[in-house]
Amino acid sequence: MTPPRQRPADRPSRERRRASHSIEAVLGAAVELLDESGEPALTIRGLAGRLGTGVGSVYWYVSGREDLLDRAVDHVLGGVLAEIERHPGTGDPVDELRRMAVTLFDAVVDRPWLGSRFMRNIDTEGNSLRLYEELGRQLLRLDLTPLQRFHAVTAVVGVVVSSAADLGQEPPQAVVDGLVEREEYLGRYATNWRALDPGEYPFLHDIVDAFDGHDDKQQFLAALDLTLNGLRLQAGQRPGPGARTEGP
Amino acid sequence: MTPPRQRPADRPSRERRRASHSIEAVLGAAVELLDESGEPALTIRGLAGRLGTGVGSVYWYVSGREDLLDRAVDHVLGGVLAEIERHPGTGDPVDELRRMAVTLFDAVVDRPWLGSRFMRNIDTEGNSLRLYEELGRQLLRLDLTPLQRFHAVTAVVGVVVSSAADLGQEPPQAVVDGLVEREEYLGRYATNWRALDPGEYPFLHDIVDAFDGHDDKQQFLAALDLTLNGLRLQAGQRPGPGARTEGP
DNA sequence: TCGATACTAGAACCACGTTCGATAATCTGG
DNA sequence: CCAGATTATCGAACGTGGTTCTAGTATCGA
Repeated sequence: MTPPRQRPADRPSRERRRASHSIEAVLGAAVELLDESGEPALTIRGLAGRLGTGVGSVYWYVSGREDLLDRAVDHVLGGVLAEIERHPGTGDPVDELRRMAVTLFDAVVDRPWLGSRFMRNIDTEGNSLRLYEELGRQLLRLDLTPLQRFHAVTAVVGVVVSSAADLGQEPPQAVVDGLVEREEYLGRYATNWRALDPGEYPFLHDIVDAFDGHDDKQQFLAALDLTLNGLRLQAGQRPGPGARTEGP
Repeated sequence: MTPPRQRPADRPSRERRRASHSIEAVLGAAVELLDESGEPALTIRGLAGRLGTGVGSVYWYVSGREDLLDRAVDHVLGGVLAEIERHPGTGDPVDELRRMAVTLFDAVVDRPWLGSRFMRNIDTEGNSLRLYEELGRQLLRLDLTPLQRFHAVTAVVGVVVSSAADLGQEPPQAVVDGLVEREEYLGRYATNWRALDPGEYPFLHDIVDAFDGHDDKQQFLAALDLTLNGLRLQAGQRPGPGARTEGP
């Protein structure tokens, strides 16, 4: 069978003869662009421009924009993985899992463009898959069924992903341009909510003050701990932080 | 101050004189396109074509593609909200919350293009905000601080969002075209995983069988129940399904 | 009847992803 | 050292899509 289309982008892996460019250079520049101005700012032309080359050259190294994005994600995930693997990981499994999830979250805060892509390619070998394995490995030390373990990792990754999806949504252009303070932008939520009829929106009025000074990380940790406490409960452990301590 | 740009799309709300088109017609057609072929299939030109009109007319009703997408989401969310509000909601608060989350999830299964957009616009009045309120209202009946309530709703919404992000990622074109079975496509994960070195990937080998026959809904419910059990624990309630039953 | 408003329509502009063929640099075998 | 093959570079050109603009048509109030 003929392959669907030629992909010269598969292996420029051998020693390059004339390495004026390289896959590393391409990925590096791509990450720079992403870091500077977010996902939509990564265009093939812009990337070629930064590399001082033509668009055709970029296509020699990657098969398209989607591929480029995937590789850029994998590229930075390498660093996260190293960070996670630095520690021994001998403590309580759930605590370890928590630490890893937090590390992952911090990486997404630094690079919101990781968005919800960063755990998408777990079908083939790559840093996403290794990360997934690393997270799950902690669960092997818990008394759970494989299905429960699978669900647990999914759940924990899900907490990070949903936070990432939050962080990843580009703020309005006015905020990026600095015309409007981020504080003011977020404060608008609270202002709008307070203007609503309390009879119709009792919950929003209940939480509006808590929301007004909200902190993304705290929010993430709260969600994570709910899940982890559910997990501890499932594994027959004592609950961790955030659970009610006083007895019945 | 002059407004940033004129937006005639703000209020075609008064009685239209010649309603050959209407905002309802536009949104209806948009939802049709989205349902048929997913988000990328919704183009302004395509939409205009379906409506038998020009692109300019579309821009009369919406201010751009982003706005169109937001309105389409809000449009279908109206149905979900009605579904959720149909029931009385007098039972256990966490059970009610669970029921709502499941309803929301089911809607996303039906329309994967809701993706992770469907809870994005909670700054202004709209069905997203009402949904958010509806979910949170259940928590008013629990003994929690407002901050805890805020975090809890975020967490529950997060579970739905991350599942939605999973469902929303378009399968490869070959699957859409029916050239490759969805079963086979998913089975590839398991096949690849089994080919990995068990020493390096012990976790993947542990769960691969569980993963192979995995069901999206089951997966969602598992994550949801972990979170909800964490919440019950926080509120001083007895745990629900999925928690270990035998006492110490 | 006349102007104003609401709405239709599509040409035109621009940015982008992608393809393609021409070309050059480098390697390999002889 | 010389061909031919391989590896890599480059930008013109194509198609698609979002958005803007301008010209036009219908409907209403006065």
